Amino acid sequence: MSYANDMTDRQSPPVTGTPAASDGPGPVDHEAPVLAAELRLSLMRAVRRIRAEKADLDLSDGQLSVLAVLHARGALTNRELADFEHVRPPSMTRTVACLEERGLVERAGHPQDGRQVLVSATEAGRAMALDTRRRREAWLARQLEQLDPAERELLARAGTVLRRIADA
Amino acid sequence: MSYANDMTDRQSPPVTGTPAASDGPGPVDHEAPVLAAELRLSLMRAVRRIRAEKADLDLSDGQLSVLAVLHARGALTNRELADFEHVRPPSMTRTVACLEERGLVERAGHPQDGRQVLVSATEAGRAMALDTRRRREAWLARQLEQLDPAERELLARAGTVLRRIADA
DNA sequence: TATTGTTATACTCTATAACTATA
DNA sequence: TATAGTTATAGAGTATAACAATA
Repeated sequence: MSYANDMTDRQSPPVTGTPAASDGPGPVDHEAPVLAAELRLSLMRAVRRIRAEKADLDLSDGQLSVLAVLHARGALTNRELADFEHVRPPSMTRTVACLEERGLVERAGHPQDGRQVLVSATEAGRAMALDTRRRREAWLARQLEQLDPAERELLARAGTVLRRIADA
Repeated sequence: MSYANDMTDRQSPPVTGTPAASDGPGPVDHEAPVLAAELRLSLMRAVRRIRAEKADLDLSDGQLSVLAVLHARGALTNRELADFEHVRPPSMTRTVACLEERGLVERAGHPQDGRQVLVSATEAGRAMALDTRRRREAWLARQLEQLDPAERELLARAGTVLRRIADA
């Protein structure tokens, strides 16, 4: 698995660069390049930790991801799923076949286009997708509960900024 | 590849829950469970986007991760590398052998313990690890430059909180 | 005897190429 | 003819089991 290059490095704490508006409770650098280096590592580590929380059902990452996509967006064709997961159609065919065997997804012909196949999550599939998501949210919520309210507010606002960046 | 279950879901914007200290520029919820749900998705999406930036050298995620670890922490034994990457020793043997063939790492006997093998990155290996890291930092820095200073400061502080959470 | 590393072997996931069916 | 899906086959990556060398 190797959960993708974490690029673990720079175990040293944040370094104060240009002393801009340094009024907060710690030395933080707001210059883009230095902040980028620190932030990238913080984000990757946090996500790595969140990802470690998963249901102990033996579903591969790809299978779990497909279930989550179907759970969120409803029925999709094999091609749409493949594009969404950045995987080739034959690979998705196999993944979907595996999920179907386990009763986690269903295949149905497309009403208009006879070539296409609509894949949708079954109730069991949706439950499984929800289970892992809830475990991760629960872990994160436990961590957030240990912060003070100002820190939670800080993270809430940071989240909206991060989403804007990621969706750019 | 499938870059691990993104658990893409809930495309709706943040929902205001308990109206705590809602003085900021947007509706944000500071209650732990709701914040956890929103933040998890924001973090995963941001990291997914950052990960998309990588050197186009054909190195697998696992190989790249090993190079990054060696670059950050110096020489490590096969066992240490395997534990660090959450992979079994035979798998790491194979990964290291592949990197060695390409001149990116070197193997040397352990000075004290004749059983162990010390793996270290070569200059080429370090350069390759740096390259991907710099691409990701550069992409993130470009995004950060488009924010206003207050938002950068926000992210800088959020980063320190996230690191504290992840390392807990 | 326990531990480190390796080799042998098998399984999973993904890819490309070729084939079928439909538009 | 172009496209959606599948099948056949091969290539990475990882796992377990068995073996060699050292502590």
